[in-house]
Amino acid sequence: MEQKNKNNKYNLILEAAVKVFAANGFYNSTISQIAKEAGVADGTIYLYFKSKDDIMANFFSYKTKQVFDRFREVVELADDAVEKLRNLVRRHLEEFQADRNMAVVFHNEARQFHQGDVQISDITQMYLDILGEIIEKGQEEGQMRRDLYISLVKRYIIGAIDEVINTWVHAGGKYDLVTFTDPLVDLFINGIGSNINQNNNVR
Amino acid sequence: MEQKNKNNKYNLILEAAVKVFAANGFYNSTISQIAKEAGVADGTIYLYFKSKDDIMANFFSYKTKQVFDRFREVVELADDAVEKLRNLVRRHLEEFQADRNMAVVFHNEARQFHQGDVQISDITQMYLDILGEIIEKGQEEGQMRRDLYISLVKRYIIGAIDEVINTWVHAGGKYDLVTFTDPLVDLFINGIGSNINQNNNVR
Amino acid sequence: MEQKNKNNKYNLILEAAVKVFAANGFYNSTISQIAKEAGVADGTIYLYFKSKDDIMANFFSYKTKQVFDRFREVVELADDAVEKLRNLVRRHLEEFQADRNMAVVFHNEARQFHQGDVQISDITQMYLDILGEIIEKGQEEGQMRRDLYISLVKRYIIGAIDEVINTWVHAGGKYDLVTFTDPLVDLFINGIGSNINQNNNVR
Amino acid sequence: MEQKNKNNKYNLILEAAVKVFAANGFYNSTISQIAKEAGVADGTIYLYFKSKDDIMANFFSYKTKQVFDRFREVVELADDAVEKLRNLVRRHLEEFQADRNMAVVFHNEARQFHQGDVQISDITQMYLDILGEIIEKGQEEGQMRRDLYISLVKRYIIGAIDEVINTWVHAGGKYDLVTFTDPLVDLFINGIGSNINQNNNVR
DNA sequence: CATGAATGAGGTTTCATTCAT
DNA sequence: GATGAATGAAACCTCATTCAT
Repeated sequence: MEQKNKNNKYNLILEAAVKVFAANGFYNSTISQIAKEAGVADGTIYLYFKSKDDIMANFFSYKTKQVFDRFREVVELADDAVEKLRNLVRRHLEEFQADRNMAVVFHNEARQFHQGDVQISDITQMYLDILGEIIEKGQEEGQMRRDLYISLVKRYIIGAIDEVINTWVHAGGKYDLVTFTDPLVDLFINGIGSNINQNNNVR
Repeated sequence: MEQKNKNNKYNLILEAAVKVFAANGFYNSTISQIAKEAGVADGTIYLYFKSKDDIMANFFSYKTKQVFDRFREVVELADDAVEKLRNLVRRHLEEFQADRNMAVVFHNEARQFHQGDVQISDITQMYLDILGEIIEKGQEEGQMRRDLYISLVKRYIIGAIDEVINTWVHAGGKYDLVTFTDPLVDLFINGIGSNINQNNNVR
Repeated sequence: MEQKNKNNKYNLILEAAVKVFAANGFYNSTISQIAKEAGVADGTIYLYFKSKDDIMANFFSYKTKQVFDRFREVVELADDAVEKLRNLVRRHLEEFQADRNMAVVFHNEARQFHQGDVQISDITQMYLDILGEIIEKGQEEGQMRRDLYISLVKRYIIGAIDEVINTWVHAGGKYDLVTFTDPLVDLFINGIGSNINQNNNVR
Repeated sequence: MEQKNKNNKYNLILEAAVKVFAANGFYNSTISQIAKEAGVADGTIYLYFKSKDDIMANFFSYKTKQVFDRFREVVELADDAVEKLRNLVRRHLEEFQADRNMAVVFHNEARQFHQGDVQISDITQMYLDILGEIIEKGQEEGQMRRDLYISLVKRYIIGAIDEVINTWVHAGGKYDLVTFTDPLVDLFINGIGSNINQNNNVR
């Protein structure tokens, strides 16, 4: 039960921190604000986290990672590569829409925050790996072109999703994000070109 | 000449600041570090900038903007929409490769930094506008599909480019970024799908 | 007890500040000096006061005001107007003699310091009010002339007392200030003129 | 002519400084503000004054002193002591009314500013001396009481005048100050007591 | 475990003063 | 003499972190 309590307070503080970070950014947030938001004393935070940086590190290690971990589940539910990609994109948009504070912090702070460069790289790497597997499968099964620069394709997909979420975040999260699943996947698969010039645009 | 001198020191400090920001991030950089890097006294910085924030604001207002302003030139050099897009992407990668510190700061800090939200939005908006024009032209001329969700397409393109640069930045800028121009444009135009499933992937 | 502690440190810092201000003047005093004098860390001061200015504001709001508040008590102890005036003057001189640092700061800084002009005006106004009441009573009872320009009389009395204290302060507080009570009141009541020219000096 | 020019600029800067000090107080005024007000470069000020403090010192040494020096003239014009006092008070009010900036600075800063305690003491001492002479003459001639504590009487007069000016300054200098000459002198000579209790109020 | 008062290092910013032009 | 860009010392204030209770 103690463990449970500890866990509860750990999560309580982490959620509070994410909320405060989302509102003010990491560097403009204070331990006092987080403590107040969590309803605990300033000092209590140091019973669960080593430092302010460590809160952020934990956000990436646990909170964010736990979300990303669930991505693989839906990928496995689909049979073909395109559906796997579609499931991945949908789940990604769903999760970020469901926890806007997380989305804000992830988007605003991920590029800033390096602590041994571990946490964020881990998450990104995992994401890249899933994408790599999907693409390879798509190539094997003929759904995807074989002449792809795979590491570029991964970035291309991640970047587009990321920017769509980013726009949504900055718009205040007012519209439905999941709606963009199919249009996005369509762009990934078909691009924006008309059929006519399919075969003559790469020199 | 006075004007020149003034300009020189303004630029001297701005370059120094960008270098320091690129190395440590905005919040972990100090005025003293910037002054040292610029070879001036701390107080001198305040003759050219109102505050530390103002340095960043100027980075976005002048330095970055000046780079982005040059994008339109190359877009106009091309005749058809796909070539315009290709020129835009190439110039984008060229400019960011040519000034890695700028690339780092722009990529790491843009989402953090808001000062009336003006500068960065301005730049992004300008970029979005150029993309919008290119896509519309492509649609008119038949190079691009007419069933596009244009505001999404813009994000899709920006996001992909951004992520490619981001990866390059985090890799230490070691490889040639401009190489990615054609593969990227190919992905934008054709997507990753093989011809077989071109027409049945949107439900 | 917590309240007591808090109060203690608030007063501790306020006393230290008054001492430092008395020695160097407000603008030549530093937070560090005050902290050292109070035996606390610099930062501790900001747990009790919002800013350096706020220390001064509190000096006027609480410390000085509390002294002046006690003036009314002795005024009420006397029956006739002249005795009321005498009690007021005596108490004034007593209080300022008892707390020379307060006297110094009040005399040196009051005219400098404005923060919404509230505190000092309040004190002065209170003093003016008491004087006004005394004079009116004196007129009703026949102890004081009826042809007085009352608002001028108030200034005349305050100014004289103030200057007597000021001289004492600048002399290093070495002599007994309270001694001047009766001579001062005598001057207020009788002026410096001999009886001979009592009635022909105002044209 | 150089000497003339120098003098001109000396006075130009001194006037500008007094204006700026009157508006903001000594410590909240900057050399730049004074330079701007005087229409000269910051550095130029240091050709005429050793330091910021030295400007203030010169204000007391020359500007203020020159005003006070003129007091003696009018004192000598009168024949009897009461008229001398009246002339002194009138001239005092006239001069301060004529140069409100000077009045403001003198009143607000004199108690703050000590530089070897020379200048201000000099002025005050001169004023005290004049008063002393007047009172002694008044006693000799029978216009003033012989049982006066002279050093106290001096303070009593200075303080009252000072406070009347102070009130005028804080009211924005809106009313005519010289009007108070006669009422003030009347108070000095006759006090506020009615004839009835002239001889029994000192124990 | 929890608290929150206290700490003090360190940052930004101001501004009197200097000095090369 | 006059300038004003440059200097850098020094001040105020914040806030992550500690630790006695």
